[in-house]
Amino acid sequence: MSLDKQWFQDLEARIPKGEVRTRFAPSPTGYMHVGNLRTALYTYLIARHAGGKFLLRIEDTDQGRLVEDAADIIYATMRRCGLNWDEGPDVGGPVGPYIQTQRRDLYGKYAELLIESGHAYRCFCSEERLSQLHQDDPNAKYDRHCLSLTPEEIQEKLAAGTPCVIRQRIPEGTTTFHDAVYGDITVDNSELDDQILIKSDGLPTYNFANVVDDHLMGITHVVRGAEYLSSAPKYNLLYQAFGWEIPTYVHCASVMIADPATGSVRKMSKRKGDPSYEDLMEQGYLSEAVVNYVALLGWAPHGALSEQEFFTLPQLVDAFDISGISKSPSAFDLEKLNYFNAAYLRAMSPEEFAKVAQPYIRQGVKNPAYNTTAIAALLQARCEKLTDIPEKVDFFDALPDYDVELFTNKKSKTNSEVSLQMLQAAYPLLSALPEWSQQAIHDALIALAESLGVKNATLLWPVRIALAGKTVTPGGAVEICHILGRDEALRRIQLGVDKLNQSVSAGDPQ
RNA sequence: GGCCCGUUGGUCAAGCGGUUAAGACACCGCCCUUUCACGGCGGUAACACGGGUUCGAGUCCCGUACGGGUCACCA
Repeated sequence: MSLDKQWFQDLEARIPKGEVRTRFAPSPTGYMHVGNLRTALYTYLIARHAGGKFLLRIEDTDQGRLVEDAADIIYATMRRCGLNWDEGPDVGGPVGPYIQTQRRDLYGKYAELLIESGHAYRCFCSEERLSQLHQDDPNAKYDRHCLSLTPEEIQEKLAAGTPCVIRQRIPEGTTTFHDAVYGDITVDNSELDDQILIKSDGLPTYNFANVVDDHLMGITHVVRGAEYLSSAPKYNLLYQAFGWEIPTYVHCASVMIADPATGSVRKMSKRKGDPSYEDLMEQGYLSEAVVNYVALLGWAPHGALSEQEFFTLPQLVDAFDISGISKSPSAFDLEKLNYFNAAYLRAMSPEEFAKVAQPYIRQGVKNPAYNTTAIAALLQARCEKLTDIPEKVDFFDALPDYDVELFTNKKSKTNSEVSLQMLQAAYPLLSALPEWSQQAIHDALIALAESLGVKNATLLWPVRIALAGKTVTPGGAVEICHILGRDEALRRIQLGVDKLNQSVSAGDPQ
Protein backbone atom coordinates (compact mmCIF):
# COMPACT_ATOMS: atom_id res chain seq x y z
CA MET A 1 0.00 0.00 0.00
CA SER A 2 1.41 3.35 -0.91
CA LEU A 3 0.59 6.37 1.16
CA ASP A 4 -0.37 9.65 -0.35
CA LYS A 5 2.06 12.18 1.11
CA GLN A 6 -0.03 15.09 -0.04
CA TRP A 7 -3.04 13.86 1.89
CA PHE A 8 -1.06 13.94 5.14
CA GLN A 9 0.42 17.31 4.34
CA ASP A 10 -3.00 18.84 3.76
CA LEU A 11 -4.22 17.53 7.06
CA GLU A 12 -1.18 18.79 8.94
CA ALA A 13 -1.45 22.18 7.28
CA ARG A 14 -4.77 22.76 8.98
CA ILE A 15 -3.32 22.56 12.48
CA PRO A 16 -3.48 25.96 14.20
CA LYS A 17 -0.22 27.08 15.74
CA GLY A 18 0.86 29.59 18.31
CA GLU A 19 -2.08 29.37 20.74
CA VAL A 20 -3.01 27.28 23.72
CA ARG A 21 -5.56 24.69 22.67
CA THR A 22 -7.24 22.26 25.01
CA ARG A 23 -10.00 19.78 24.51
CA PHE A 24 -12.57 17.96 26.52
CA ALA A 25 -13.05 14.57 24.95
CA PRO A 26 -15.81 12.55 26.57
CA SER A 27 -17.12 9.31 25.28
CA PRO A 28 -20.90 9.47 25.01
CA THR A 29 -21.73 6.67 27.38
CA GLY A 30 -23.97 8.35 29.90
CA TYR A 31 -24.21 11.27 32.23
CA MET A 32 -21.68 13.83 33.30
CA HIS A 33 -19.98 12.62 36.42
CA VAL A 34 -18.55 14.98 38.93
CA GLY A 35 -15.01 13.91 38.08
CA ASN A 36 -15.68 14.46 34.38
CA LEU A 37 -17.18 17.83 35.06
CA ARG A 38 -14.12 18.84 36.99
CA THR A 39 -11.84 17.67 34.20
CA ALA A 40 -13.92 19.61 31.69
CA LEU A 41 -13.77 22.67 33.92
CA TYR A 42 -9.99 22.57 34.36
CA THR A 43 -9.54 21.97 30.65
CA TYR A 44 -11.70 24.98 29.91
CA LEU A 45 -9.94 27.15 32.48
CA ILE A 46 -6.48 26.37 31.18
CA ALA A 47 -7.49 27.42 27.69
CA ARG A 48 -9.36 30.54 28.74
CA HIS A 49 -6.71 31.64 31.21
CA ALA A 50 -4.18 31.58 28.42
CA GLY A 51 -6.53 33.26 25.98
CA GLY A 52 -6.53 30.07 23.91
CA LYS A 53 -9.12 27.78 22.39
CA PHE A 54 -11.27 25.17 24.07
CA LEU A 55 -12.59 22.33 21.95
CA LEU A 56 -15.09 19.57 22.39
CA ARG A 57 -14.52 16.23 20.78
CA ILE A 58 -16.73 13.19 21.00
CA GLU A 59 -14.89 9.91 21.37
CA ASP A 60 -17.35 7.35 20.17
CA THR A 61 -15.08 4.62 18.88
CA ASP A 62 -16.58 1.98 21.12
CA GLN A 63 -19.57 0.85 19.14
CA GLY A 64 -20.64 -1.47 21.90
CA ARG A 65 -21.12 1.23 24.47
CA LEU A 66 -22.91 3.91 22.55
CA VAL A 67 -25.76 5.49 24.46
CA GLU A 68 -28.52 7.30 22.66
CA ASP A 69 -28.61 11.06 23.28
CA ALA A 70 -25.58 10.93 25.55
CA ALA A 71 -23.83 13.54 23.45
CA ASP A 72 -26.79 15.89 23.82
CA ILE A 73 -26.62 15.55 27.57
CA ILE A 74 -22.97 16.47 27.43
CA TYR A 75 -23.66 19.53 25.31
CA ALA A 76 -26.47 20.66 27.59
CA THR A 77 -24.46 20.16 30.74
CA MET A 78 -21.43 21.98 29.44
CA ARG A 79 -23.51 24.90 28.30
CA ARG A 80 -25.40 25.08 31.55
CA CYS A 81 -22.08 25.25 33.35
CA GLY A 82 -20.89 28.01 31.08
CA LEU A 83 -18.14 25.88 29.55
CA ASN A 84 -18.57 27.09 26.02
CA TRP A 85 -16.36 25.60 23.35
CA ASP A 86 -14.84 27.32 20.38
CA GLU A 87 -14.73 24.27 18.17
CA GLY A 88 -16.76 21.11 18.34
CA PRO A 89 -19.22 18.79 16.63
CA ASP A 90 -22.07 21.28 16.55
CA VAL A 91 -20.12 24.47 15.93
CA GLY A 92 -17.47 23.20 13.56
CA GLY A 93 -13.94 24.51 13.33
CA PRO A 94 -10.77 24.33 11.25
CA VAL A 95 -9.71 20.82 12.25
CA GLY A 96 -12.99 18.92 12.12
CA PRO A 97 -14.84 16.73 12.09
CA TYR A 98 -14.99 16.57 15.87
CA ILE A 99 -16.64 13.21 16.19
CA GLN A 100 -14.25 10.32 15.97
CA THR A 101 -16.45 7.96 14.03
CA GLN A 102 -16.62 10.65 11.35
CA ARG A 103 -12.85 10.57 11.14
CA ARG A 104 -12.58 6.83 10.97
CA ASP A 105 -10.65 6.65 7.69
CA LEU A 106 -7.86 8.76 8.93
CA TYR A 107 -6.64 6.62 11.81
CA GLY A 108 -5.89 3.65 9.60
CA LYS A 109 -3.70 5.76 7.38
CA TYR A 110 -1.71 7.02 10.29
CA ALA A 111 -1.35 3.48 11.59
CA GLU A 112 -0.11 2.53 8.17
CA LEU A 113 2.54 5.20 8.51
CA LEU A 114 3.69 3.58 11.71
CA ILE A 115 3.86 0.17 10.08
CA GLU A 116 6.07 1.59 7.37
CA SER A 117 8.44 3.07 9.89
CA GLY A 118 8.53 -0.09 11.95
CA HIS A 119 6.68 1.28 14.95
CA ALA A 120 3.63 -0.89 14.46
CA TYR A 121 2.67 -4.22 12.98
CA ARG A 122 -0.32 -6.25 11.97
CA CYS A 123 -1.56 -8.97 14.25
CA PHE A 124 -3.83 -11.76 13.10
CA CYS A 125 -4.10 -13.57 16.39
CA SER A 126 -7.55 -14.87 17.11
CA GLU A 127 -9.49 -13.97 20.18
CA GLU A 128 -9.17 -17.58 21.26
CA ARG A 129 -5.40 -17.48 21.12
CA LEU A 130 -5.32 -14.22 23.02
CA SER A 131 -7.62 -15.44 25.72
CA GLN A 132 -5.59 -18.62 26.04
CA LEU A 133 -2.50 -16.49 26.54
CA HIS A 134 -4.31 -14.53 29.18
CA GLN A 135 -5.49 -17.70 30.83
CA ASP A 136 -1.96 -19.07 31.03
CA ASP A 137 -0.73 -15.91 32.67
CA PRO A 138 -3.19 -13.16 33.53
CA ASN A 139 -0.40 -10.63 33.75
CA ALA A 140 1.25 -11.56 30.47
CA LYS A 141 1.65 -9.03 27.69
CA TYR A 142 1.15 -9.87 24.06
CA ASP A 143 3.81 -12.38 23.02
CA ARG A 144 4.51 -10.73 19.68
CA HIS A 145 3.56 -13.86 17.84
CA CYS A 146 2.71 -11.87 14.71
CA LEU A 147 5.80 -9.69 14.79
CA SER A 148 7.78 -12.41 13.05
CA LEU A 149 5.37 -12.84 10.17
CA THR A 150 7.03 -12.47 6.76
CA PRO A 151 5.66 -9.98 4.24
CA GLU A 152 4.41 -12.92 2.19
CA GLU A 153 2.55 -14.42 5.10
CA ILE A 154 0.97 -11.09 5.86
CA GLN A 155 -0.13 -10.63 2.24
CA GLU A 156 -1.56 -14.11 2.25
CA LYS A 157 -3.64 -13.55 5.38
CA LEU A 158 -4.77 -10.16 4.16
CA ALA A 159 -5.81 -11.66 0.83
CA ALA A 160 -7.66 -14.39 2.66
CA GLY A 161 -9.54 -11.78 4.60
CA THR A 162 -8.26 -12.86 8.01
CA PRO A 163 -9.36 -10.29 10.58
CA CYS A 164 -6.49 -8.30 11.91
CA VAL A 165 -5.57 -5.51 14.25
CA ILE A 166 -2.63 -3.15 14.25
CA ARG A 167 -0.39 -3.12 17.29
CA GLN A 168 2.09 -0.61 18.53
CA ARG A 169 5.61 -1.98 18.66
CA ILE A 170 7.13 -0.97 21.97
CA PRO A 171 10.91 -0.54 21.74
CA GLU A 172 13.53 -1.57 24.30
CA GLY A 173 14.67 0.80 26.99
CA THR A 174 12.90 3.20 29.29
CA THR A 175 10.48 6.01 28.67
CA THR A 176 10.30 9.23 30.61
CA PHE A 177 7.46 11.65 30.30
CA HIS A 178 6.74 14.92 31.99
CA ASP A 179 3.46 15.81 33.62
CA ALA A 180 2.66 19.34 34.71
CA VAL A 181 1.16 18.07 37.95
CA TYR A 182 3.22 14.98 38.74
CA GLY A 183 6.59 15.92 37.30
CA ASP A 184 8.88 13.46 35.52
CA ILE A 185 7.87 9.83 35.52
CA THR A 186 10.06 7.07 34.13
CA VAL A 187 9.02 3.54 33.36
CA ASP A 188 10.77 0.54 31.92
CA ASN A 189 9.39 -0.26 28.48
CA SER A 190 9.18 -3.91 29.45
CA GLU A 191 6.15 -2.85 31.48
CA LEU A 192 4.39 -1.71 28.34
CA ASP A 193 2.23 -3.92 26.19
CA ASP A 194 2.18 -3.89 22.40
CA GLN A 195 -1.23 -2.29 22.60
CA ILE A 196 -3.78 -2.38 19.85
CA LEU A 197 -4.01 0.78 17.81
CA ILE A 198 -6.61 -0.25 15.27
CA LYS A 199 -9.29 -2.73 16.20
CA SER A 200 -10.49 -5.46 13.86
CA ASP A 201 -13.58 -3.38 13.10
CA GLY A 202 -11.24 -0.79 11.64
CA LEU A 203 -11.89 1.78 14.33
CA PRO A 204 -9.04 3.05 16.47
CA THR A 205 -8.70 2.38 20.16
CA TYR A 206 -9.03 5.30 22.50
CA ASN A 207 -5.30 5.51 23.05
CA PHE A 208 -4.52 5.80 19.39
CA ALA A 209 -7.36 8.04 18.30
CA ASN A 210 -6.52 10.34 21.16
CA VAL A 211 -2.93 10.82 20.08
CA VAL A 212 -3.76 11.27 16.41
CA ASP A 213 -6.60 13.68 17.07
CA ASP A 214 -4.79 15.67 19.71
CA HIS A 215 -2.00 16.21 17.24
CA LEU A 216 -4.20 16.93 14.28
CA MET A 217 -6.27 19.35 16.33
CA GLY A 218 -3.23 21.16 17.63
CA ILE A 219 -3.91 20.35 21.27
CA THR A 220 -1.19 21.83 23.49
CA HIS A 221 -2.41 20.65 26.90
CA VAL A 222 -3.80 17.20 27.41
CA VAL A 223 -5.95 17.36 30.53
CA ARG A 224 -7.39 14.07 31.80
CA GLY A 225 -7.92 11.90 34.83
CA ALA A 226 -4.98 10.36 36.64
CA GLU A 227 -6.20 6.92 35.62
CA TYR A 228 -4.44 7.64 32.32
CA LEU A 229 -1.10 8.29 33.97
CA SER A 230 0.03 4.75 33.41
CA SER A 231 -0.69 4.86 29.69
CA ALA A 232 1.13 8.13 29.18
CA PRO A 233 4.46 6.45 28.33
CA LYS A 234 2.80 4.68 25.41
CA TYR A 235 1.53 8.04 24.24
CA ASN A 236 5.00 9.46 24.30
CA LEU A 237 6.30 6.57 22.28
CA LEU A 238 3.57 7.17 19.74
CA TYR A 239 4.33 10.88 19.48
CA GLN A 240 8.00 10.07 19.08
CA ALA A 241 7.30 7.44 16.44
CA PHE A 242 5.38 10.02 14.42
CA GLY A 243 7.95 12.69 15.12
CA TRP A 244 5.31 14.90 16.65
CA GLU A 245 5.68 17.43 19.39
CA ILE A 246 4.59 16.09 22.75
CA PRO A 247 1.85 18.14 24.41
CA THR A 248 1.85 19.20 28.03
CA TYR A 249 0.19 16.51 30.09
CA VAL A 250 -2.03 17.59 32.96
CA HIS A 251 -3.27 14.62 34.93
CA CYS A 252 -5.86 15.23 37.63
CA ALA A 253 -6.30 12.99 40.64
CA SER A 254 -9.63 11.23 41.08
CA VAL A 255 -12.64 12.61 42.87
CA MET A 256 -13.53 10.31 45.73
CA ILE A 257 -16.52 10.08 47.97
CA ALA A 258 -16.92 8.96 51.55
CA ASP A 259 -18.63 5.62 51.72
CA PRO A 260 -20.77 5.43 54.84
CA ALA A 261 -21.00 1.67 54.46
CA THR A 262 -17.28 1.10 54.80
CA GLY A 263 -16.27 4.28 56.59
CA SER A 264 -13.60 4.91 53.97
CA VAL A 265 -13.45 6.72 50.66
CA ARG A 266 -13.78 5.34 47.18
CA LYS A 267 -13.89 6.69 43.68
CA MET A 268 -17.23 8.30 42.83
CA SER A 269 -19.38 6.02 40.81
CA LYS A 270 -22.78 6.42 39.25
CA ARG A 271 -23.37 2.73 39.65
CA LYS A 272 -23.11 3.01 43.41
CA GLY A 273 -25.62 5.83 43.42
CA ASP A 274 -23.21 8.73 43.70
CA PRO A 275 -24.68 11.87 42.20
CA SER A 276 -23.86 13.06 38.70
CA TYR A 277 -24.14 16.69 37.72
CA GLU A 278 -27.64 16.04 36.42
CA ASP A 279 -28.62 14.43 39.71
CA LEU A 280 -27.38 17.45 41.61
CA MET A 281 -29.44 19.74 39.43
CA GLU A 282 -32.50 17.63 40.13
CA GLN A 283 -31.75 17.81 43.80
CA GLY A 284 -32.09 21.55 43.73
CA TYR A 285 -28.48 22.67 43.51
CA LEU A 286 -27.44 25.72 41.54
CA SER A 287 -25.12 25.14 38.63
CA GLU A 288 -22.86 28.02 39.66
CA ALA A 289 -22.50 26.60 43.16
CA VAL A 290 -21.63 23.16 41.85
CA VAL A 291 -19.07 24.56 39.46
CA ASN A 292 -17.53 26.71 42.17
CA TYR A 293 -17.35 23.81 44.59
CA VAL A 294 -16.01 21.35 42.06
CA ALA A 295 -13.30 23.80 40.99
CA LEU A 296 -11.95 23.67 44.53
CA LEU A 297 -11.95 19.89 44.68
CA GLY A 298 -8.35 19.29 43.79
CA TRP A 299 -7.28 22.80 43.05
CA ALA A 300 -6.52 25.81 45.21
CA PRO A 301 -5.31 29.26 44.28
CA HIS A 302 -1.91 30.45 45.44
CA GLY A 303 -0.81 33.40 47.47
CA ALA A 304 -3.18 36.22 48.26
CA LEU A 305 -6.09 34.31 46.80
CA SER A 306 -5.53 31.20 48.89
CA GLU A 307 -8.24 32.19 51.33
CA GLN A 308 -10.82 33.00 48.70
CA GLU A 309 -13.36 30.32 48.03
CA PHE A 310 -16.13 32.02 46.15
CA PHE A 311 -15.37 32.35 42.47
CA THR A 312 -17.47 33.16 39.46
CA LEU A 313 -16.44 31.41 36.28
CA PRO A 314 -14.63 34.50 34.97
CA GLN A 315 -12.82 34.81 38.28
CA LEU A 316 -11.76 31.18 38.01
CA VAL A 317 -10.48 31.85 34.52
CA ASP A 318 -8.41 34.64 35.95
CA ALA A 319 -7.09 32.77 38.98
CA PHE A 320 -6.61 29.31 37.55
CA ASP A 321 -3.12 27.96 37.49
CA ILE A 322 -1.97 24.42 36.75
CA SER A 323 0.49 24.54 39.63
CA GLY A 324 -2.43 24.72 42.03
CA ILE A 325 -3.75 21.32 41.00
CA SER A 326 -3.43 18.70 43.71
CA LYS A 327 -1.67 15.37 43.25
CA SER A 328 -3.76 13.53 45.77
CA PRO A 329 -7.37 12.45 45.35
CA SER A 330 -9.99 14.54 47.11
CA ALA A 331 -13.33 13.60 48.55
CA PHE A 332 -16.60 15.07 47.37
CA ASP A 333 -18.37 16.41 50.44
CA LEU A 334 -22.09 17.06 50.12
CA GLU A 335 -22.06 19.10 53.34
CA LYS A 336 -19.69 21.57 51.85
CA LEU A 337 -21.59 21.70 48.58
CA ASN A 338 -24.65 22.50 50.68
CA TYR A 339 -22.76 25.38 52.21
CA PHE A 340 -21.78 26.73 48.81
CA ASN A 341 -25.28 26.32 47.49
CA ALA A 342 -26.81 28.07 50.49
CA ALA A 343 -24.37 30.92 50.06
CA TYR A 344 -25.25 31.25 46.39
CA LEU A 345 -28.96 31.24 47.19
CA ARG A 346 -28.49 33.99 49.76
CA ALA A 347 -26.37 36.04 47.41
CA MET A 348 -29.16 36.24 44.86
CA SER A 349 -31.36 39.30 44.72
CA PRO A 350 -34.80 38.71 46.31
CA GLU A 351 -36.34 38.86 42.85
CA GLU A 352 -33.98 36.29 41.40
CA PHE A 353 -34.47 34.01 44.35
CA ALA A 354 -38.25 34.32 44.16
CA LYS A 355 -38.05 33.32 40.53
CA VAL A 356 -36.02 30.15 41.02
CA ALA A 357 -37.87 29.23 44.21
CA GLN A 358 -41.33 29.74 42.79
CA PRO A 359 -41.88 26.26 41.32
CA TYR A 360 -40.62 24.63 44.51
CA ILE A 361 -42.88 26.78 46.66
CA ARG A 362 -45.82 25.79 44.48
CA GLN A 363 -45.02 22.15 45.11
CA GLY A 364 -45.80 22.75 48.76
CA VAL A 365 -48.30 25.58 48.48
CA LYS A 366 -51.06 25.00 45.94
CA ASN A 367 -53.44 27.64 47.21
CA PRO A 368 -53.10 30.56 44.76
CA ALA A 369 -54.19 32.99 47.44
CA TYR A 370 -50.78 32.77 49.00
CA ASN A 371 -48.15 35.04 47.58
CA THR A 372 -45.06 33.09 46.58
CA THR A 373 -42.88 36.17 46.52
CA ALA A 374 -43.62 36.87 50.16
CA ILE A 375 -42.96 33.24 51.03
CA ALA A 376 -39.74 33.28 49.04
CA ALA A 377 -38.50 36.20 51.10
CA LEU A 378 -38.84 34.08 54.22
CA LEU A 379 -37.13 31.13 52.61
CA GLN A 380 -34.06 32.76 51.17
CA ALA A 381 -31.88 32.59 54.27
CA ARG A 382 -33.38 29.32 55.36
CA CYS A 383 -32.65 26.72 52.75
CA GLU A 384 -29.53 25.04 51.49
CA LYS A 385 -31.08 23.73 48.34
CA LEU A 386 -34.29 24.37 46.47
CA THR A 387 -35.67 20.93 47.14
CA ASP A 388 -35.74 21.78 50.84
CA ILE A 389 -38.57 24.18 50.13
CA PRO A 390 -41.80 22.18 49.68
CA GLU A 391 -41.79 20.55 53.09
CA LYS A 392 -40.94 23.84 54.77
CA VAL A 393 -44.03 25.59 53.42
CA ASP A 394 -46.68 22.90 53.27
CA PHE A 395 -48.40 24.25 56.39
CA PHE A 396 -49.75 27.20 54.43
CA ASP A 397 -52.15 24.96 52.55
CA ALA A 398 -53.20 22.82 55.45
CA LEU A 399 -52.59 23.22 59.14
CA PRO A 400 -50.97 20.01 60.37
CA ASP A 401 -52.68 18.05 63.10
CA TYR A 402 -50.19 19.14 65.71
CA ASP A 403 -49.74 18.15 69.32
CA VAL A 404 -50.75 20.63 72.01
CA GLU A 405 -47.37 20.03 73.56
CA LEU A 406 -45.86 22.29 70.92
CA PHE A 407 -47.24 25.26 72.80
CA THR A 408 -44.91 24.56 75.66
CA ASN A 409 -41.52 26.13 75.17
CA LYS A 410 -39.15 26.84 78.00
CA LYS A 411 -37.16 29.58 76.38
CA SER A 412 -40.30 31.50 75.46
CA LYS A 413 -41.77 30.82 78.89
CA THR A 414 -44.92 29.27 77.55
CA ASN A 415 -47.12 26.36 78.58
CA SER A 416 -50.68 25.42 77.72
CA GLU A 417 -52.27 27.87 80.13
CA VAL A 418 -50.09 30.80 79.19
CA SER A 419 -50.53 30.02 75.51
CA LEU A 420 -54.28 29.96 75.91
CA GLN A 421 -54.22 33.40 77.50
CA MET A 422 -51.97 34.74 74.78
CA LEU A 423 -54.11 33.45 71.94
CA GLN A 424 -57.25 34.72 73.58
CA ALA A 425 -55.66 38.14 73.85
CA ALA A 426 -54.32 38.08 70.31
CA TYR A 427 -57.57 37.08 68.64
CA PRO A 428 -59.63 40.23 69.24
CA LEU A 429 -56.62 42.41 68.64
CA LEU A 430 -55.95 40.96 65.21
CA SER A 431 -59.59 40.78 64.46
CA ALA A 432 -59.96 44.50 65.04
CA LEU A 433 -56.79 45.56 63.31
CA PRO A 434 -57.72 48.31 60.82
CA GLU A 435 -54.99 47.45 58.36
CA TRP A 436 -53.65 43.96 57.57
CA SER A 437 -50.06 44.83 56.89
CA GLN A 438 -46.95 43.22 58.25
CA GLN A 439 -46.00 46.41 60.01
CA ALA A 440 -49.43 46.82 61.61
CA ILE A 441 -49.51 43.21 62.79
CA HIS A 442 -46.03 43.53 64.18
CA ASP A 443 -46.67 46.76 66.04
CA ALA A 444 -49.94 45.53 67.46
CA LEU A 445 -48.52 42.29 68.76
CA ILE A 446 -45.43 43.90 70.25
CA ALA A 447 -47.63 46.48 71.97
CA LEU A 448 -49.85 43.69 73.26
CA ALA A 449 -46.90 41.84 74.74
CA GLU A 450 -45.79 44.96 76.47
CA SER A 451 -49.21 45.72 77.89
CA LEU A 452 -49.51 42.15 79.12
CA GLY A 453 -46.13 42.50 80.75
CA VAL A 454 -44.65 39.43 78.99
CA LYS A 455 -41.65 39.10 76.76
CA ASN A 456 -42.30 39.14 73.05
CA ALA A 457 -41.55 35.46 72.67
CA THR A 458 -44.17 34.50 75.23
CA LEU A 459 -46.85 35.94 72.99
CA LEU A 460 -45.36 35.20 69.62
CA TRP A 461 -44.44 31.58 70.22
CA PRO A 462 -48.02 30.37 70.76
CA VAL A 463 -49.30 32.54 67.92
CA ARG A 464 -46.80 31.04 65.53
CA ILE A 465 -47.55 27.49 66.71
CA ALA A 466 -51.26 28.05 66.23
CA LEU A 467 -50.69 29.45 62.75
CA ALA A 468 -48.26 26.84 61.51
CA GLY A 469 -48.67 23.78 63.68
CA LYS A 470 -44.94 23.16 63.70
CA THR A 471 -42.03 24.42 65.75
CA VAL A 472 -39.75 25.24 62.89
CA THR A 473 -41.10 27.59 60.25
CA PRO A 474 -39.73 29.95 57.68
CA GLY A 475 -40.42 33.35 59.15
CA GLY A 476 -41.95 34.27 62.48
CA ALA A 477 -45.50 34.74 63.71
CA VAL A 478 -45.88 38.17 62.14
CA GLU A 479 -44.86 37.17 58.63
CA ILE A 480 -46.91 34.00 58.63
CA CYS A 481 -49.90 35.84 59.97
CA HIS A 482 -49.64 38.38 57.21
CA ILE A 483 -49.29 35.83 54.43
CA LEU A 484 -52.16 33.67 55.68
CA GLY A 485 -54.55 36.61 55.65
CA ARG A 486 -56.80 37.73 58.41
CA ASP A 487 -59.59 35.16 58.06
CA GLU A 488 -57.36 32.15 57.93
CA ALA A 489 -55.08 33.47 60.65
CA LEU A 490 -58.00 34.03 62.98
CA ARG A 491 -59.46 30.64 62.14
CA ARG A 492 -56.20 28.96 63.07
CA ILE A 493 -55.83 30.94 66.27
CA GLN A 494 -59.35 29.92 67.26
CA LEU A 495 -58.45 26.33 66.52
CA GLY A 496 -55.48 26.74 68.84
CA VAL A 497 -57.72 28.17 71.53
CA ASP A 498 -60.09 25.22 71.23
CA LYS A 499 -57.26 22.76 71.36
CA LEU A 500 -55.81 24.40 74.46
CA ASN A 501 -59.20 24.66 76.14
CA GLN A 502 -59.71 20.94 75.76
CA SER A 503 -56.28 20.22 77.06
CA VAL A 504 -56.47 22.57 80.04
CA SER A 505 -59.97 21.57 81.08
CA ALA A 506 -58.96 17.93 80.83
CA GLY A 507 -56.54 18.79 83.57
CA ASP A 508 -53.45 17.78 81.77
CA PRO A 509 -50.40 18.30 83.90
CA GLN A 510 -48.08 20.92 82.53
C1' G B 1 1.03 -9.75 42.26
C1' G B 2 4.29 -6.26 38.79
C1' C B 3 4.63 -1.16 37.68
C1' C B 4 3.16 3.96 38.65
C1' C B 5 1.20 7.73 41.95
C1' G B 6 -0.20 9.72 46.55
C1' U B 7 -0.30 10.72 52.33
C1' U B 8 -1.21 18.31 56.67
C1' G B 9 -7.51 18.06 61.60
C1' G B 10 -13.69 13.96 60.11
C1' U B 11 -13.72 16.73 54.94
C1' C B 12 -11.63 20.62 51.30
C1' A B 13 -7.03 22.71 51.83
C1' A B 14 -2.64 26.98 52.56
C1' G B 15 2.40 26.05 53.28
C1' C B 16 7.04 25.46 48.62
C1' G B 17 14.05 24.79 54.90
C1' G B 18 13.21 28.92 60.15
C1' U B 19 5.25 30.18 60.96
C1' U B 20 2.26 30.44 67.80
C1' A B 21 1.16 25.10 61.06
C1' A B 22 -3.51 29.82 57.52
C1' G B 23 -8.54 29.67 55.95
C1' A B 24 -13.27 26.99 54.81
C1' C B 25 -17.11 22.95 55.77
C1' A B 26 -18.88 20.07 59.76
C1' C B 27 -19.10 19.99 65.15
C1' C B 28 -19.43 22.62 70.14
C1' G B 29 -20.24 27.22 73.04
C1' C B 30 -21.74 32.38 73.43
C1' C B 31 -24.18 36.83 71.33
C1' C B 32 -28.25 38.68 68.30
C1' U B 33 -33.39 37.18 67.99
C1' U B 34 -40.32 36.37 67.05
C1' U B 35 -39.22 29.70 66.12
C1' C B 36 -35.55 27.90 62.78
C1' A B 37 -32.10 30.16 60.16
C1' C B 38 -28.91 34.22 58.65
C1' G B 39 -25.14 37.21 60.87
C1' G B 40 -21.21 38.11 64.73
C1' C B 41 -17.59 36.18 68.30
C1' G B 42 -14.93 32.10 70.34
C1' G B 43 -13.52 26.80 70.83
C1' U B 44 -12.12 21.33 69.92
C1' A B 45 -9.18 19.06 66.09
C1' A B 46 -3.64 17.79 61.65
C1' C B 47 1.98 17.45 59.36
C1' A B 48 1.07 8.43 58.63
C1' C B 49 5.66 6.00 60.79
C1' G B 50 11.12 5.18 60.89
C1' G B 51 15.78 6.63 59.28
C1' G B 52 18.91 10.18 57.10
C1' U B 53 20.68 15.44 54.90
C1' U B 54 20.86 20.23 57.51
C1' C B 55 22.57 24.83 62.57
C1' G B 56 17.32 23.97 61.58
C1' A B 57 12.50 19.60 58.08
C1' G B 58 5.33 19.48 57.23
C1' U B 59 8.73 21.24 53.48
C1' C B 60 14.78 17.63 50.60
C1' C B 61 16.44 12.04 50.27
C1' C B 62 15.68 6.69 51.48
C1' G B 63 12.75 2.95 53.56
C1' U B 64 8.02 1.06 55.93
C1' A B 65 2.86 1.28 56.42
C1' C B 66 -1.62 2.66 54.46
C1' G B 67 -4.55 4.48 50.29
C1' G B 68 -5.31 5.04 45.01
C1' G B 69 -4.44 3.96 39.80
C1' U B 70 -3.14 0.53 35.99
C1' C B 71 -2.04 -4.07 33.70
C1' A B 72 -8.75 -5.17 27.39
C1' C B 73 -9.95 -5.48 20.02
C1' C B 74 -13.17 0.07 27.24
C1' A B 75 -12.53 4.79 27.34
